[in-house]
Amino acid sequence: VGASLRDVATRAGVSVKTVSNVVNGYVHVADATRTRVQAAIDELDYRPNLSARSLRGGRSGIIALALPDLRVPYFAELARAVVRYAEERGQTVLIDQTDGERDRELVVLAGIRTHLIDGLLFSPLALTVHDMAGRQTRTPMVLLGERTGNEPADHVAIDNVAAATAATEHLISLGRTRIAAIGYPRESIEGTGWLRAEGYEKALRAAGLEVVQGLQVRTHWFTRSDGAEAMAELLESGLPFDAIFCFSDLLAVGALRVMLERGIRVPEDVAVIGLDGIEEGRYTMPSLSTIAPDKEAIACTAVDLLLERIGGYEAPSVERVIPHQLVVRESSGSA
Amino acid sequence: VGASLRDVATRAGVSVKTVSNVVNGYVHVADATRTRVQAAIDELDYRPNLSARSLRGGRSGIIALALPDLRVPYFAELARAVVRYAEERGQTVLIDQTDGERDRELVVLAGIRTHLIDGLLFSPLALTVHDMAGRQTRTPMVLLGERTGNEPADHVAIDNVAAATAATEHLISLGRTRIAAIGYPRESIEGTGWLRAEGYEKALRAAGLEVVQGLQVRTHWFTRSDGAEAMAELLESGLPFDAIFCFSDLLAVGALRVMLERGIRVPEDVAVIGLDGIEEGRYTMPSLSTIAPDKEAIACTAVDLLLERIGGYEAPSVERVIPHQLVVRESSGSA
DNA sequence: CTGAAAGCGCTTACAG
DNA sequence: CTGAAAGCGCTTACAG
Repeated sequence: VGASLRDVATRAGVSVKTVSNVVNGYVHVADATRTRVQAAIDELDYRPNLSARSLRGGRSGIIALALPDLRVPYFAELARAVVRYAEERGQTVLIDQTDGERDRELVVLAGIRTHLIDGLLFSPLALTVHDMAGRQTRTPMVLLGERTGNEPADHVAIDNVAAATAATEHLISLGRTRIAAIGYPRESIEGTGWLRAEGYEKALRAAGLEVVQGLQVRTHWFTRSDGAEAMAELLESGLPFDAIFCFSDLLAVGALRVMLERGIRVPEDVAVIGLDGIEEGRYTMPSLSTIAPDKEAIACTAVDLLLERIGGYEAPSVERVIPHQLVVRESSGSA
Repeated sequence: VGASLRDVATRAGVSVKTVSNVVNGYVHVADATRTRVQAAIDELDYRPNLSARSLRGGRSGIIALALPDLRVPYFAELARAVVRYAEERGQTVLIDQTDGERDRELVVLAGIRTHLIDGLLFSPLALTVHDMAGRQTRTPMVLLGERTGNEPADHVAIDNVAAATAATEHLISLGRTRIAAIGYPRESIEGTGWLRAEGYEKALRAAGLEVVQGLQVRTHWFTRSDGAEAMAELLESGLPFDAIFCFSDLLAVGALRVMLERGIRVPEDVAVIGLDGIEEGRYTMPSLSTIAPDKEAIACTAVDLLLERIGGYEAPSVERVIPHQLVVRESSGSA
């Protein structure tokens, strides 16, 4: 068992309040007292009991990060950044995985472990705007990576439509005219998939290119195997195409693999671009062009915003748009 | 602010103790009482305050998972499994990243957030056996992925020597005789790198093959770029080789990329195998053979063991060896 | 600049 | 089977 504030107080010959003042770095403590107390703290190897502090003060210093799956590199990289920056701000991050299942996302939304977490960073996949609006809990929440434009909650994300437009425009700038898209949602729910589809179609129209329905391939998730399946499907359709915009880098990894297996040359025959900017894309063969969201900025902005809310910042829902960047690699390089 | 036990008690017309009994599922509560209390709980949307429970009972239901970096797929996949299984066992996981830096690992070892976490799952990289032995805290701890054979702590890991031997034997079984190894530690600290080196050399000797120092390439970490650099270095050495055992899959990803760039055929010219069994290896070109630890088993075994310790299980340090499996893919397939 | 006291919400012996 | 009371370790007004 560790030492308590009282133990330290006794040893230093001061009151509990004074020890608390020292521990919490208050200014109005005489230097001599501070030194004495600090010595007692060191000798007893005192560590504050966070549960007690949380019970009393209502703050735990813990925030939850709820995301679909850590195995998805984009989320792992994002989680990395969140955990890192939160630590810098003195917060600890607890992870929840929902697998993108609506039921589990609803549980997160309803607020598990309230009283223990100060706030929630949430990257939902299946939740609708209607679900969000029904939220009861008052635990501060910031949404990540969603931006359908009308969530009744704070959110931090890239402009998905603009990002998808940029990806498509890049392929167009290469002179490609039959540009396929992999990652259309299978079900008609809201979400980033539709926003990316919107950006894709917008860019095609702006360039006077036809939007061909057969070149829009649906997938269930954004995984490598989804990408591989979608690619096989696209090839089976027999429709000609000279470029592909994959709604995620992982989809692109799967698609690349299938093309290489079948002797399709990338980028000569087909130029490819993804979206996510994951590290893995630097090492595929060929390396993968992508639209890279500034994940560090997403993480920092979200944590900062959440801490403001936890601190009592009152204002209508806030939206912070994070920049993204076109990264041209071999899969769409000049060939 | 939410309802407290007392609020529920008042509403249900019973004592706080009775509500507590219902909440915690004790048996000796009259059915009528239980029903009444449950109704009050539902009406008030009561949720237990975990901080209070933790302060009083000494248990928080939170365990920490400390690992180097979530961006490394192996750790992300492991974290995924830990978070998932911990949830199944009613525990929440909080993540610490050390970047494999000894100073930060020492902080983890010394016990941050004691009083808040019930136990620690720790995958250290730079810590020595000596560091471990000096640990003061009594928070239960289970080590992951380390197994130098003499930690003064519980650990759960594959048999690294055997895994490396299996990888090397596989290459030997292909008829390869000049087998390089990428991933020798740069500094002479303990750790899995040396265990894998040991397994590699053991297999060579057992097969009567020469252990060639020039074919042992050192790296700083186990990343893709480390693998690429090591590969370039190996090629520059001019030494002939017909196979490579990479101490991690990520190293192999980097090495593969460099070989393909230079027109070296895998597996025809050089057979390659990694170690880690990450998902990414299914999609490289060619797909990557590997030794795959059973990550689910590591996660479950570790969480179970930790919970036993938290529950008061007293015994000398325990070691649980988890199975690994040879997965043959294109990079070492029959060509 | 420092102290004495109340109370955050829960669980746990102790009674009955 | 249920109740009244103490106390986990901390912070926060309130005094002085």
